[in-house]
Amino acid sequence: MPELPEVETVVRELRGPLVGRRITSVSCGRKPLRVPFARGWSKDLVGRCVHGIERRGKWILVDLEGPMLVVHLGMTGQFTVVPADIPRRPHTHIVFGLDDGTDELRFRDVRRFGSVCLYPDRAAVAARLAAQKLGPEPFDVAPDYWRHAVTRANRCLKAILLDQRVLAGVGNIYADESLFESRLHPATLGVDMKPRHLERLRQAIVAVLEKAITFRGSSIRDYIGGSGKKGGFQKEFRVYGRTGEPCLNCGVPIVVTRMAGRSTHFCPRCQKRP
DNA sequence: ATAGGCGCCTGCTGGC
DNA sequence: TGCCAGCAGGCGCCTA
Repeated sequence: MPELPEVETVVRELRGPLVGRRITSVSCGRKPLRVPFARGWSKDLVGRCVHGIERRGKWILVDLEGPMLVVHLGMTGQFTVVPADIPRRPHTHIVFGLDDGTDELRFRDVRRFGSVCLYPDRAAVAARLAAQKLGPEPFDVAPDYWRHAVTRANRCLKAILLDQRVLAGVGNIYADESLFESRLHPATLGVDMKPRHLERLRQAIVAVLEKAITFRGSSIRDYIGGSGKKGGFQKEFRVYGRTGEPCLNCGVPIVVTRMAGRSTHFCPRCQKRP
């Protein structure tokens, strides 16, 4: 679910209510997340103060003045600060009590594809992200890197955009939306990309992600921001989930196919192969 | 190097 | 009305 714009929204909305506050308690549910809780980890968290919260790709990094909490929302993760007297909904797996006990930081995840891990310091987090070869943020991609990363790949653009080693943060929705925006067919091979196509695609990705952030991300079913409110970009989709509906540019019905293992939506008239 | 399939989970929808 | 296959914003592992 949550891709870069959704994770960015969560981070921005958690910053106000979270930074400067102290963790006073941690309680975990019985069912494990994708990564099981480390034994005794709550002992290392209690008493820590939240110094900052940032995003890297689809990862949330909570700086606890040294140690860092690294959170991934998977498909259905929710990370919110709420008054402690609001009942905990089912599938709430971790609850962090905050200073005087009036508020709680809650991690909820229906499908449990998400993860919450504690790292001893920033260097350990950097090593973890480097180990999985997490690529650059889409907003500051060096032109040489971009050209090389795309044109060296003998695979389709859809697969390239979903690969977190190429760009960090793009997922299924924004891959489809960016490809439509750049008028490129998702099956176009990276090796076939000309300089003008590369630049068009890069700019489209940035534009789509920035617009989605201003709408606070896309809520299809589970996603909510850090404040608990839904996003609004789902109303702005040009192709994603619009199968059979007319292309907003040319009127031809949007089609869906399977590519790189994911549903892939595009306009068969507007998106030609180079 | 890349594609494709599966598994991890739960909930919802559409078709019969 | 009821049941069940299929599908869903992700990712990592395996095989060919």
